[in-house]
Amino acid sequence: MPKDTFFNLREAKRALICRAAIAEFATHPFEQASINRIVATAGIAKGSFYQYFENKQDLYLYLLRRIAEEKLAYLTPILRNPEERDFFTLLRELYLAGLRFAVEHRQYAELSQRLLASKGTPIYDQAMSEHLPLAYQVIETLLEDAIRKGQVRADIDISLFAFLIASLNNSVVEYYTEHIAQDYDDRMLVTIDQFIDFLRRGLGGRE
Amino acid sequence: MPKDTFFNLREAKRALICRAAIAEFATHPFEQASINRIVATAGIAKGSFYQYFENKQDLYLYLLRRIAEEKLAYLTPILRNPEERDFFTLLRELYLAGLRFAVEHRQYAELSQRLLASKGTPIYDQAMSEHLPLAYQVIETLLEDAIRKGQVRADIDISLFAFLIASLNNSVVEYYTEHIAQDYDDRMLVTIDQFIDFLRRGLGGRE
DNA sequence: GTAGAATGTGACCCGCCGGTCACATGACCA
DNA sequence: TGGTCATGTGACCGGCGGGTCACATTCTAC
Repeated sequence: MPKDTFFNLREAKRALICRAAIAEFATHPFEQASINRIVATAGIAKGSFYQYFENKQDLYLYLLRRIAEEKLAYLTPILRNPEERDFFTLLRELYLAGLRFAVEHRQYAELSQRLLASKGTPIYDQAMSEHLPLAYQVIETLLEDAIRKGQVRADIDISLFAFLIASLNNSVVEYYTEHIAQDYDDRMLVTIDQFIDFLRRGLGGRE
Repeated sequence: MPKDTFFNLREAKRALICRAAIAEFATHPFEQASINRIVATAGIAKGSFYQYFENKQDLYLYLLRRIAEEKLAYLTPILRNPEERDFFTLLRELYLAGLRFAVEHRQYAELSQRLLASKGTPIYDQAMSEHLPLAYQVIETLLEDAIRKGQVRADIDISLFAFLIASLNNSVVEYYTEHIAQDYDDRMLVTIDQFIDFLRRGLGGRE
């Protein structure tokens, strides 16, 4: 957790530092991200940096927590009253919101991708123990409900398909940003619908 | 390309060096892999290393090429006479062979995963320009054939689903090695069949 | 004003990196 | 025996990393 000194800073300066740090972690994996570059970009002295944060990991985990909060705030409205919508409709909205979040906060998405990509490193384990369980649990719960309602066939392996749905979520983002467009575009809906249609065929129950 | 000196070495020494290098690149991304550690593991002098290879990248791309060759040799028998089998049967065999290759050569798989994970770095672009096009082209060709034969519905976006099939291939390996087992196991078939069944429902044509 | 705490600073420390180079060793041939 | 050419070697170079620390500056309270 950052030190008090950091939270005593004026909002503008804090934002400046966060922006510099996010830019660095969006373009370099944790191990290669350089505090020297961050302080240079932010225009502060290196000594100051260590007045604000314990070390590089402290800063990184703090940023992750902020990003997760922001993304959660983006997604929670969708997760309210899930019983009102079909499972796949809800999933479609989740994918769409996830994709919109990714293109609207490209650096967040790049930073997160780099984290996912660093599986096996200490920082990955540390970060994931904090962030991952929630995501899987949400999906598994939704799946269980959907099976109960007959929207999803009952003979699937829930943990496998929770994994698969999460993977496909990442694939959507990757496919869209690499093959279609870098920012908001109507083709988002087309891309998502192809994935959802595919999932519906593969998972759907009696209809 | 490694220098002549390297190929003049006795087979045993060459293997020793390759083993050390693969172990290093399997546990560290390219940028963080250390030549100092490689030469220490292999028990050679650093100067010798630079008698064999131009630099770190030279070694890395050489290893990738060898791994790709080995994997190709593993997969080509399956790709012979593709017209004799159903698209999904063939895909199942490809996934299975890919998964077997991954568990039988765990370090190769880890090394490759680390490469895939380093999207955006110079070495990634370099390596992928050499290795990736073939893989996608094979899948797209198979998909086109399958559509022609009515085994896959015709209204799909081929490039999207080629991408998806390749992603799922990685997901199979990831799911199996992280949730089921680390080595060869009968549950391999169960895992693969769940993925293939899913793909068949999502992609299958009239039957 | 001025004491004293909070904040700001950048030179500095040590370690590791990729890569080089002057030199040692050994194989082969005359 | 001596010459020469391929191979082996590790100290060394410049650069960059994360992190520290003694000191300078600014803010707060009296």
